[in-house]
Amino acid sequence: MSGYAPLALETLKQKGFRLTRARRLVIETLDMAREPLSPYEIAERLVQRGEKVDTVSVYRILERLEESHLIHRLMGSGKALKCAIDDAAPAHHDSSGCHHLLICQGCHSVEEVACPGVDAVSASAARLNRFRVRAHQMEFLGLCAQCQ
Amino acid sequence: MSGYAPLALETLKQKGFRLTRARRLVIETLDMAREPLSPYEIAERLVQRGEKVDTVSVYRILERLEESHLIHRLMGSGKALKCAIDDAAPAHHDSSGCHHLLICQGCHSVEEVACPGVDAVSASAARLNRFRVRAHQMEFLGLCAQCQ
DNA sequence: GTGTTTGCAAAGTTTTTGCACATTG
DNA sequence: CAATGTGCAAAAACTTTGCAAACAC
Repeated sequence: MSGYAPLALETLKQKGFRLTRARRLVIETLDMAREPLSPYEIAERLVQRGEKVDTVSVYRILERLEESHLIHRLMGSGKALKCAIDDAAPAHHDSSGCHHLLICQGCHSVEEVACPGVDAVSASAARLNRFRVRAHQMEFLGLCAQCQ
Repeated sequence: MSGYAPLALETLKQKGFRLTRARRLVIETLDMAREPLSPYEIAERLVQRGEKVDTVSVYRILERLEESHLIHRLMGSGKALKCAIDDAAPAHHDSSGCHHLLICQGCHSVEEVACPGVDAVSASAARLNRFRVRAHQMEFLGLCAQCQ
């Protein structure tokens, strides 16, 4: 029970999007999940709960959520994960679309991470290559505390 | 004309893989491309050159090339990109599967990057979360020098 | 010749598109 | 009621599998 769902709905409303049954259900599903879910998996979980949202709609809803920065999508799989928007430090959520995730290869859990120093890396890479960085995505694969 | 193709073929041979027409053609295609290519795209380009390699074979060949560290595959799309194995500093190619790419949202070109400082970031993230990092993947999205 | 590699056929999975209908504000 | 969003049908795109034939060594 985080404050994720209400906050997410509020954000959508503020952006001028409508609050629909389908969106509520997808957001709830993401909120309850501890691991990232594909559109298919989300639709499937809803069926198991007795609800039904078309897979196509889930795709479209995830697009909205992503553009509203309410979810992350894993680079490798495209699976969706709720942003930890109610977590302590808002520092990791700059406007540059900065994603830093610790992905456990044991239990497939995913944690968001504060990444001190990334900006320096980004800046130096940019300087060396005259590259204007708009966003960066970073994923660490390994084993979490429990799985080691 | 880099020395990529001959080097790649040599590497395959050393690993005990056979040097076939299909492998030569896929390697050549990757060598000539300036942007990453999907298996489909590789097969298509070959058709346009009057050659033909089945898409299924391209998939299998890319697997070999990847396990031989001769290509990178983009996390987001799975597209393949030749490793810049003949580039100046071999420093960016450590054994931890470290990929640092500058992906231009203008021309879709991709450049490999030396990322001084990433190890520190990785280490600090790991320390904070008691996470054992096995590999990290990092992609910078933005605009290259020409596209700015 | 022998074991690897390829091509083909086919099926499975994931994603996209178009449009009529339903719903939200 | 007007605009947005959903469901359905269908197609398109992508990926995998199994096996017989072809090829490299």
